[in-house]
Amino acid sequence: MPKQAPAMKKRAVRGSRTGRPVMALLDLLGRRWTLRILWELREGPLTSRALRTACDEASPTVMQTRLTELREAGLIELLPGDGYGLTRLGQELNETFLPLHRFAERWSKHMTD
Amino acid sequence: MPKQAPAMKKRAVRGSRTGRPVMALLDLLGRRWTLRILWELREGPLTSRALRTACDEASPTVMQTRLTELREAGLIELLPGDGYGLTRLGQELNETFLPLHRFAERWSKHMTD
DNA sequence: TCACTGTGCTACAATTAATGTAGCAACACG
DNA sequence: CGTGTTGCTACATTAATTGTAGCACAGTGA
Repeated sequence: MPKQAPAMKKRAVRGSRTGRPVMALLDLLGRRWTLRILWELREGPLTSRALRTACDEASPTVMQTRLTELREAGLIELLPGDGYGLTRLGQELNETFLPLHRFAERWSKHMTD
Repeated sequence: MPKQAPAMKKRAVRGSRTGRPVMALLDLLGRRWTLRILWELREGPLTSRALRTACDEASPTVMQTRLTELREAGLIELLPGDGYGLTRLGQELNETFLPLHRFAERWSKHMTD
């Protein structure tokens, strides 16, 4: 089953067959730990291990996979001294999710009622 | 390895062990097709089959799983005549993602350069 | 120099999640 | 009655994720 993602070299982005960037983005963000990683980096760079700890000790295998994907997507970068940090583009994306925290509180409240 | 999600009955939300709602939300949204489903419902209700078609013919198994999860999370609901639609809460969440489309365009452009 | 520590990263078997195909019961039409 | 569509499920195959262990490299201090 061939899948393709014209804008990216390898690791075809699932759902990108339509060519619509949103789909590719939604697919990328829909992979396990991806959203969480971006979220945990919101306040500054973290080393890969600190990131793993922050993400409930996610397995290093997926962690590394996600980090590579996010790097290829230009959303994060490896800063030789400080570990992984958001790129400018990644920061922009993260700002989109900022209201998510507030929403989550409201959502949680709605759930417990 | 027992996992728990105090706010929800079954299908414990991964990453919710901290009790922080954002984590639970990020985990829920980080499951395959979840973001996409919410996205596809942005302009109105869709039947389960129409939704499947909209989501690149995702397998009905996951589709149904996600729909159940999202219903339990109070983000979507089954409207007897019109299929699945966003709840008020789901609409709120979706509005959070509205800037995502614009960002995706910028992101895509950044990738192809 | 030599251990010691932390970094980014990988191997690999075991488990879990997703896919693809088929099909069901229920309901609405003709 | 047949035909079509809905929401939903079974089940075997395939892909993704986990958990554990460990590597090579760079720095730090003794």
